[in-house]
Amino acid sequence: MLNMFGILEKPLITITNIIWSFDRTTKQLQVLLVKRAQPPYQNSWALPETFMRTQESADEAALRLIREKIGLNLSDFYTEQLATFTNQQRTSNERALSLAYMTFLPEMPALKAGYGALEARWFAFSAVQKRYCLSNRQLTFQTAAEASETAYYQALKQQQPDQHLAFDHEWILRLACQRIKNKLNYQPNILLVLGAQFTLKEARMIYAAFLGIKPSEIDNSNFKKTHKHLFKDIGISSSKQIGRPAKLYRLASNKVEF
Amino acid sequence: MLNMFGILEKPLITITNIIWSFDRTTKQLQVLLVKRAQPPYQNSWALPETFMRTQESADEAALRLIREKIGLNLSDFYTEQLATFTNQQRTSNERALSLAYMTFLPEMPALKAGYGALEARWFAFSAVQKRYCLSNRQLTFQTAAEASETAYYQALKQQQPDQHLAFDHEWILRLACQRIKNKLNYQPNILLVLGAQFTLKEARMIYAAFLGIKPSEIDNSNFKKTHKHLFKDIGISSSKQIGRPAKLYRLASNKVEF
DNA sequence: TTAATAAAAGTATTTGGTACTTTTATTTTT
DNA sequence: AAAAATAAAAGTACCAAATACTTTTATTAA
Repeated sequence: MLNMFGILEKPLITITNIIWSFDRTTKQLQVLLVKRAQPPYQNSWALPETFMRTQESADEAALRLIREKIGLNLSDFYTEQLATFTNQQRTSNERALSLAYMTFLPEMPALKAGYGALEARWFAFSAVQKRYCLSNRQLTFQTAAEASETAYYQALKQQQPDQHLAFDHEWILRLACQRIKNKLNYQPNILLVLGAQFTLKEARMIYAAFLGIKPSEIDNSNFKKTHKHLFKDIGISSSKQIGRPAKLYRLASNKVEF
Repeated sequence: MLNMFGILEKPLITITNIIWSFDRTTKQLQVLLVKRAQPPYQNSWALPETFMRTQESADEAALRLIREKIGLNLSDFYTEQLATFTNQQRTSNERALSLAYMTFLPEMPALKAGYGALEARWFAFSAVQKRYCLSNRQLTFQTAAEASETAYYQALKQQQPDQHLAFDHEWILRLACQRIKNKLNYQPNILLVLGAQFTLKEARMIYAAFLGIKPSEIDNSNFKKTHKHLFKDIGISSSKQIGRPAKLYRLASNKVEF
C-alpha cells in the first residue's frame, strides 16, 4: 500500500502471552514456556505465541493461544496487556509486531503441547529468573537515549540460541517483572494466581520474588498490616500443616484498574 | 497469508500520540489536538495520528508524526508507550491497530498543521477533561468481563461526530489519564512538561488535575515533604512575582523505569 | 505429654503524612 | 519610604503508618 509519502507497513501481528500460575505444593510461582517445534529458534524455549487472525481481536487471540498451544480449556482467568514490541530487528524474516499479554491462572493445570510446540512446561519462576538473569535492571525507554533497547537487539543476533529464550522473549519477560513489581503496592494482579483463597505466606512468597529478597525477610505480621487494604480475611483456616494454621484471605477487590 | 488454521491478519498500524505540554503563563497543562482534513471524521478534533511505514519502528513513527503533522522540530522530549488498541470496531474500513504513545514536551511550541490536518491546536487539559468527560471512571479490562470495552465500541457508532473526538480517541485519552494518575507517586513522567526547572506550585497544578481536586486543596508545605524524593531543590528562586519567590526544583532522576 | 513449629496477636519505636502556624521575601499601595 | 498585601518558605504538633521485635496460640511430631 502506497501513499505520497512512502510505503505503509502491514506487519504480521504476534500475540505473546506470559502465563503465570502457582504451585501449591512447593509454594512457587510458575511461568509457562514452550519448546518450539519449527524454525526460527527450533528447539528453543519460548513464551507461547500465535499470529493474530482476521475477525479476531488481540484479546481473543490471546485466549485461543491458551487453548490451542497449551491445551488448556479454562474459563476463569485474567489477561492484561503488557506492551507492544516493534523493533525491526526482533524478527529476521517477515516483520512481526508482538503484542505481549500476561495471563494469571488461579490454578496450575496439566499441560499438553499444541500446534507449533514440542513441549509445554511449567517452570518455577525463581529458576527462570536465575537462568536468564531477569534482575531488576532499569530499562530506559527514553526516546532520546533508547540506546539500551537498540543495544539489546544488536546483541540478540550474537546469542547462542540454546542458552537463551527465543526472539526477544527475555526482554519481554524482564519488562513483565518490572511492571508487576511496580504494581505490587496498588494493584497486585499477580496474586490472582493464588485463586479464591490463599495464606499470607503464599502472598509473601510472590512479593519476595519480585522485590528480589528472601521470603523470610518479609515479616508476616507487618506484611499483614501494610497490605490489609488489599486482602480480606475470610474467616477460615488453612488445612493441616506443622504449626498454627494460617488464616485464609482473598483479594479485597477484583476490580482491576488500567 | 494463509495457514492450515485460517487467515492471518496483517493490519495497518496507526501510531496515535498524546502530546502534552505546559503553558507557563496560565500554569495550565496542555494537550495537542488536530482537526482532521479528510474522512473519516473529517473536521472532527482528534489525537495526532500517522500510519507506520516500512523500515521504521513505532518509536520512529511517533517522532515523525510530531515533525510532519504538527510542524515541530524538537530534539528534547520523552515518549513512552501507553497501550495498543485492537478492537475491530474501532475502524469502519480497513482494519487498523492503534499503538498509542505519550510524548512530554518541555516547552509549548507554536504549531502549524501538517499533512492531513486542517489545524493543530493546544488545548488546556482542564477544558478537554470537562468537554469529553474524562473522569476517573474505572476501566475494567478483565477478559472475562470485557463488557465495558465492548459496550464502548458499540456506543461509538451512535455518537454525534461533532461532539466527540474522532475514532476511539476519548477512550485512549481516558486511559492515558488513568495511567498518569497511577504513576504520580513513583514515576511522574508527566512533570517532564515542566522542563529543566519548575516551582512546586506548577507541579501541584498538574497533580491536582489528575487527582481530580483543586490545586488549592494541596498544601504546598506538605506536598514538598511528601514528594521530596522526586524533586531536587536547585538553589535558585523564580523570577519576579507578587509574594516571596518560589524555589526552583528539578526532577530528582531522569532515569525512567518501565 | 512435651518439644517443635509456624502463624496469630500484640507492643513499642520510629518514620512519614497531615493540619496548621509563623516567618520571610517580594510586590503593590499609600 | 513605609505599610499593606501576597505567596511561598519554614516550622510545629499531632496522628497514622511502617518497622522491629516479643508474646501467645494452635497445631503436628516425637
